[in-house]
Amino acid sequence: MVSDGIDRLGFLIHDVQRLMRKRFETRASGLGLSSAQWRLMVRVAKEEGVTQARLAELLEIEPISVSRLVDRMEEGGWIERRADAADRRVRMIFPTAKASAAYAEVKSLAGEVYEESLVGVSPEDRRVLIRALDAMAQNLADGDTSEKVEPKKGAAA
Amino acid sequence: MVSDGIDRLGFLIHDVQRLMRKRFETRASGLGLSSAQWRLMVRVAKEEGVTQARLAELLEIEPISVSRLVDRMEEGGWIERRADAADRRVRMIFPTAKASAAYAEVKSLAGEVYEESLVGVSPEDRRVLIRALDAMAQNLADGDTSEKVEPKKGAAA
DNA sequence: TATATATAATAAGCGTGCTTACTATTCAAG
DNA sequence: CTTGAATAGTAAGCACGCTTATTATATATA
Repeated sequence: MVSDGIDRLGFLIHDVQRLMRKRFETRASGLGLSSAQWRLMVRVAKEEGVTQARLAELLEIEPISVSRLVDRMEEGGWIERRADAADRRVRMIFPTAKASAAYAEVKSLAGEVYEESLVGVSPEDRRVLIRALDAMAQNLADGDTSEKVEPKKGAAA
Repeated sequence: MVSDGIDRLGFLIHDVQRLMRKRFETRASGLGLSSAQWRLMVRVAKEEGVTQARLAELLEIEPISVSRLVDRMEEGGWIERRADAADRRVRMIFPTAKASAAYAEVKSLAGEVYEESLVGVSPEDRRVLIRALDAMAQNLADGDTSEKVEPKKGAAA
């Protein structure tokens, strides 16, 4: 079972993700943009005026995580919060001019990191890789059947 | 170039890593063992008495990160620090009986998560996946040749 | 011996995720 | 209108990574 290396899958994924993030952030450090902030920026660029709650859904992180991420990005001048006239609970998120200006640059920068990581991997293997990762993401998102499906409310525990 | 999906590579890796870690930690939550702690435990099991500095090398994290991880694992009763008679600077790390007892169980638990994530992926594609991830980890670890970019004031801020 | 450098571990404080708990607001029922 | 549930966002505090700086010890060298 050592030959297929499946037993190292978790470690491998972990390492690749960490190294890729690290390299991206080294490159983007001149801009002061982290990879988490970049992920959020991509969503905001595609859907200007999106609410924080919707961002939490899209990014699959908790609303509080969005809240604090948006705090720092607002401080950094990447996005701005605007009130919604119709619903005073919500904050709509818009990219700033600075964000729009940097978008293409950061995107190509991310592309460079992807290419560098894939040196020596054939086009065919790249397709298999993406397909396999897609399947894994799907499997892991779906098979969330272990527990915690029903959000119980008022009741105890 | 949308067809190959390379432009989603970073997001995919990120998602898979996050979902895999989440699922593992849900399963292992009964034991009170996080995935970071599990990674460290594997190393300690293979090399009892390893120093913290060596663990930092092996895990490719900073010594301070090891220090705090070891703090919590010591509190959790997974490992113990012992002084080295020859060099009073070092702390040698040993697994406790509790760790040794749980090792096989957690390992098979991790294996289950890997298998679940790979449902529908053919044996051949799994081999390609592992090979590609290995190559990526290698590329990202090696080509660490880029210098840090100076923070620009003009475009940013 | 005395000093300088290197190494092992830790401290302080930050970023990004989490859980739990809270406020403000909206909406549904009465 | 009043009450109660749901929703949007935030606060507090923890885990685990980081950078930078400090302490203790070991080792090399003048």
